[in-house]
This record gives sequence, C-alpha cells and structure tokens, in this order.
Amino acid sequence: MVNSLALRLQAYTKLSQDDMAAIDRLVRKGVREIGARRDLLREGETPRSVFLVLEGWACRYKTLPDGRRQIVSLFIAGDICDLNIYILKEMDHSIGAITSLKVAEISRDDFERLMLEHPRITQALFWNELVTVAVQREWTLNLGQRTAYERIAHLLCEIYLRLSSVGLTSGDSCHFPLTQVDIADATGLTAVHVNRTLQELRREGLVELHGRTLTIPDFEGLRAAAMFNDNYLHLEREGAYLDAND
Amino acid sequence: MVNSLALRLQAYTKLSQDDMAAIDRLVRKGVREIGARRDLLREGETPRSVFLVLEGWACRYKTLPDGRRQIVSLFIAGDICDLNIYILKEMDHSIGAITSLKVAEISRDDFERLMLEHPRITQALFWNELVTVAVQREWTLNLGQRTAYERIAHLLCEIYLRLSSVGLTSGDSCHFPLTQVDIADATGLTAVHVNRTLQELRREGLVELHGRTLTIPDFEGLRAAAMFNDNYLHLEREGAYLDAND
DNA sequence: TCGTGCCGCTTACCTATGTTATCACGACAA
DNA sequence: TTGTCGTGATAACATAGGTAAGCGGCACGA
Repeated sequence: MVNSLALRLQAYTKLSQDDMAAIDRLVRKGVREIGARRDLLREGETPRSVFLVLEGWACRYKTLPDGRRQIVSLFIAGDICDLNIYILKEMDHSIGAITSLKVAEISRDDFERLMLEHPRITQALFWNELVTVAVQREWTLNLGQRTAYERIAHLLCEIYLRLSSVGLTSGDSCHFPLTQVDIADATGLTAVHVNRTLQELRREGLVELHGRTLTIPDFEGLRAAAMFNDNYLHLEREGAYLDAND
Repeated sequence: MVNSLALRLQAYTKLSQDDMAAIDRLVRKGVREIGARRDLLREGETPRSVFLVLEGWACRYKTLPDGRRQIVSLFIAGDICDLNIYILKEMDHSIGAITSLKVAEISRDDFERLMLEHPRITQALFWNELVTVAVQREWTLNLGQRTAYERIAHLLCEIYLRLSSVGLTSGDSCHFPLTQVDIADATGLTAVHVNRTLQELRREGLVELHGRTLTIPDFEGLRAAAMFNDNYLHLEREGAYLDAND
C-alpha cells in the first residue's frame, strides 16, 4: 500500500523518516472498506475520527431542509476527509462515498498524539487546510459567476489535474465515476441541464465521457472555455517556505 | 485599543498572559489605515504579511479574465485576512477594503516567530482556519442552491450574527456599509435583481435598509426565509476539546 | 426470467434572473 | 455653480436554466 497521506503532506514540507513511519503505522491500523453511496458521517453527528481516502471517490455535501443538496467538495486518493473533529461538537455537513471506498480511519486520540509528537506533520496539515480553503473559494467563484458551460468545464479541468497529481490519469483519460446527477449537485445545476451542457461540450470536441471514462482530447481548449487557472490548487510542491529556512 | 485578535483566538483556546502580551505587541506594532475601496493585496502578488482587521469592513474577491467578480468572503473586526503567506508564492485572490479600514499588518517573520514560540496560538489559528473553511462551504451551498431571495436573506443573517458576536450590533440594528452592487458581487446576482429582491424583503417586513443602517425587526422570520442554520459559524466558544483535556 | 431501479437522454414548456436603459438624488471637486 | 460620479430605483424585454414527464438500456437480485 502506498502511503498516500505521507505523499500528500510531503508536498508541503519535508517529513523525517520518523514522521513517515508514524503516519504509516496509523494508516495501516485503521483501514476500512465502505460501500458506494454510503455516508461516512452525517450532518449533526459528532465526529470521532479523521478519514483518509486511500482508494475511490467521496464528497462533502450540505443539504437544505427541503432536500436541495450541494456537493461542496470532492475527495480522491490522498485527501483528508475531515479535520473538523478539532472544533465541532456537531458536523455542519455530511461526508458520502461516491464509489466504494478504501479509507484509513484515525481516531481522535491517535491523531492528536500524532500532531503533538510531530510538529512537522501539524504544520503540513495546516498547509493542507489552507489549500482546501483555496479550492473552496474557487468553487464559490465557479457557482457565483460562471455559466453552466464554463462551470462544468471548470469542474472537469480541476478533477483532471487533481487526479493527474496523484498519478490517476493515463494519457488524456481518467476513470470518472460521477453521474450526471452528481455533476449537477456539484455545480448547482439540474441533471437535465448538465446533460444538455455535456452534449455541447462533446459537440465542441472538448470532452468525451462514456462508460465511466472521461477523456479530454484538448485540455487547452477546455481550460480556455472554463477560464481555468490552476493557481488555486497550489500543486507546485516547491516548499518555498522551507527552502528558505531549512 | 481592544485586542481583537486575542479576543478571536480566545474563542478557540485558552491563551496565557504571555500569549496575549505577545499578540498585543505585534498588533500595536503594525497599525495602518487604509482608504475605502482600496486593495490591500492583489491576485498575482506575493504576500509579505498577514493583515488583521481592527475596524471597518474588507472582502476577499476573485475575478474572471472578462471582469466578472465574486466576493468570496467578508471580513469584519477581529478577522484575519490572510494566512496564505504560508503557502503562496502568488495570491490566488485579492483583498479589498470596503470601508476605510484600520488594520494591523504583521510581517511574515514576526508572525512565524509568534507561532513558533506560542503553540497555543498556532493551534487557535488552525481552528480559526477550520471555521473559515466552514463558512466558505456554506457560501458554496448558498450560491449553488438558494434562490436570490433566500441567498440575500442568508447573507444578512450571517453578517448580523457575526457582527453581534463582536459587539457591533445594537438592538436589532447594525451599521451596514455594503452597497447593492457589493451584495450582488457576494451573492452571484446582478445589482438590479438585488434591488428587486431587497424590496421584496422589505415588503415582507423582514429587513429595513436605509442610509448605511440595517435593521432586522424579525430575525426569526428572516432566518426561516433563508433556511439559516448558524451551526457552521461555530460561535459556541466552548472549547469542547480543551475542556476535556485541560 | 422477469421485475425493479438507476442512468443517460429527450422534449415541451416555464420562470427566475439577467440586460439595457433611464432617472433622481446627494456628495464632492473644479 | 456646475459637472461628475456613485447609488438606489424602475421599466421593458431577453434568455439561461429549471420543471415535469417519459423513454430505452442495462445491471442485478428474486
């Protein structure tokens, strides 16, 4: 098993052998499988552990009392599901599996000890959280200002780049388990309109999407259509801060 | 001068006299005034310091190449403008003053030292960041699922509660410097439609808004109209985590 | 082997919100 | 004193995207 948490955190800071070993131990300890479309955590519950996605796709979503639903983030391999155990008595959103999922569940106590004994890890988690907010801000822009066409194109660009950053693309394709309803929930559109818009993207030759496979034959074209700028993903992995101080 | 950063962080953890004194020193050191409608920091720039709002309103905004603009967050007294200096070579958004502003500017080095020497402060900043993401998620829900009417009602509820949590409301009123254009930029609507919708809210007796004063004669009504649930603001200030461990 | 349910797709129709333009008012600078 | 600009307000019209309903294909379980 590749240690995807360590990999992720390495993006932000240099971890020692000791740091990595500690992470590895915790991850191995808590591996769990979860069925597709099941909830890991529901709004209103008290979180007791942190989840780390090892395989599969999950999402964070919020609902309104009348049932309207918004997917507010997506999780793929290496993503940390919820640090909120540190502040929340009660979850203010739910976490759901999209595909069947392999996760590492880390208890609050274990996680706390990890952070206490490994300040470098704490720091990396902090940075990870800053990137998470940056993504959330871009989604805010996406929903507030982009048209349906741009919005979906933007979502596809983001997903493709994130998958690629953890080695889950091959050529110009990737596995893509979101249904049109999922895309609708993530973009604040209806499934009908997502369908219309996807066909438009197909007609323009920007996107192919059949089976559960997404192909982007012309990434530059898609990026232009979406007005996509990857700066908010902070994928550079350069550790600018550390290089200057270590 | 009230030390609003210390106040804010106290909400998450207990700070020692020493912690507070350190904060106080830094805040006093960097006080600056900024004119209304000026930018503190622009997308693309390299951030060199953290800003803490002492008085006035500011916002974070992002723009698309063709000029569409989205306000993605609002800052009021006590809010920390940008921790992004820790990961960003380049800002992925701008920070702008809405009113004239009094801020404390804290240099990267000073801030770094503060965190290094005061782990409690680091922890509190971490928590503060978790609340920031929670708010950003709620904005995502707001833009993706709520109607214009609900969206504006929701924004007003949030602002009112946040102002009230730092003592900036009196009775059912507060100072409210946002123009209709600002509200439009924050809710992903046009100014024309914001105008229409505000009048509807006025007609329903949920909101009064003249001069630069907002009055909410029936908060319960407004909350119901917005389907507003304040859980995401995490205002409880109970330090649940700490109470269990200290 | 036949249901049952999810998923992608389509069509006809509807409406919330955007667009463009105009006006009045007050603040402020020349 | 006049001009300019930002703000709130209105009106007539346009459209992106929502709603409701239904169809076919396919996976899966009884």
